Amino acid sequence: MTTKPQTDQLMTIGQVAQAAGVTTPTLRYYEEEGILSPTTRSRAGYRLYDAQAVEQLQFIRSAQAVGFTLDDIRTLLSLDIGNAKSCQAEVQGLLTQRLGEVNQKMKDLKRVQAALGRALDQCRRSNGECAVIKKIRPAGKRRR
Amino acid sequence: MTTKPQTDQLMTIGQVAQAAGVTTPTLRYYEEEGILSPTTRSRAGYRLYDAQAVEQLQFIRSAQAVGFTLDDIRTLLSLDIGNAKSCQAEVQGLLTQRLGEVNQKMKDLKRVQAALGRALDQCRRSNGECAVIKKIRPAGKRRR
DNA sequence: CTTGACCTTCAAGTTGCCTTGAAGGTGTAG
DNA sequence: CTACACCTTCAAGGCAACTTGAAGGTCAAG
Repeated sequence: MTTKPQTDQLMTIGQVAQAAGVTTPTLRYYEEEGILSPTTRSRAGYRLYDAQAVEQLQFIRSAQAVGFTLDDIRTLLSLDIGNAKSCQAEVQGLLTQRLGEVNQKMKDLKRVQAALGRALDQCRRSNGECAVIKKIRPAGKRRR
Repeated sequence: MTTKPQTDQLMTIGQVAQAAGVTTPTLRYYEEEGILSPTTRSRAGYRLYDAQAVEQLQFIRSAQAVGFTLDDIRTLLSLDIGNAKSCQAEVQGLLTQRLGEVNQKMKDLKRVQAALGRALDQCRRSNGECAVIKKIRPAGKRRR
């Protein structure tokens, strides 16, 4: 119960924010929303986070970047972090459903990627003056 | 239900909305925002869209689903419209940059996918008892 | 013991992306 | 003709995810 060796060094909110590339108000907001709470508080009331917090933040930002809401993410974290044994059919079902959503997003992303790729390709092909850049739009059909 | 299935090539706002799975106010909002405008108007002022509008809407929704803002999307869509100097380095650069973002999102998405996959795997492995039953609420609100 | 960069809480403001409501015009069926 | 489901504009409302501001406490350095 005394001070542990270096295993978990705690960081202040500013250090975590810096390390994860977010702002301190955002971290406080996440705590308020039950997304990510500090491991503990200093005697003076400063929030103290362990190193894991940075990784979790990276996960959160990744999930946000691909369109999940904080509400979604709160759920995901409760599944992923609790992991070991929070498993019932209900949880499995939810995980499976979320994976389905991820797969749909994968398709959406590939669609956008393909459209951009086509546009860039055409852009390069017509070096010099460009008469027409085709519409950036789903799978190769039609023109305008 | 006076909806006519296919009035020539042109569709009313309600028909397009139905076909693309969005609401009519959303379509009006997109027009206001310069994202997607009707091809023309009827004598009475009704918005009339061609069939392509549905495809464009699908692209827009895909891009939104993976975290692009309407502002991003407006830019993506505007890369086409016969800007003679469109194909110059400026546009190529932008396309390349956007493709980079897409690639980053791909990584983000895979990260989320991996986390969910691990959780599900663990879930299946430990089938049976559940020490801690987490409260899970049904899928939150989508849309972003 | 003061300075300055941290941290605290609470409240209000902002931005993006729609949604909802009011008031009214349009077009076809009965 | 009347219904009625469409369409129109304009204005306000709403929610998510922050951001900004005020007022003040903490702490290592000089």
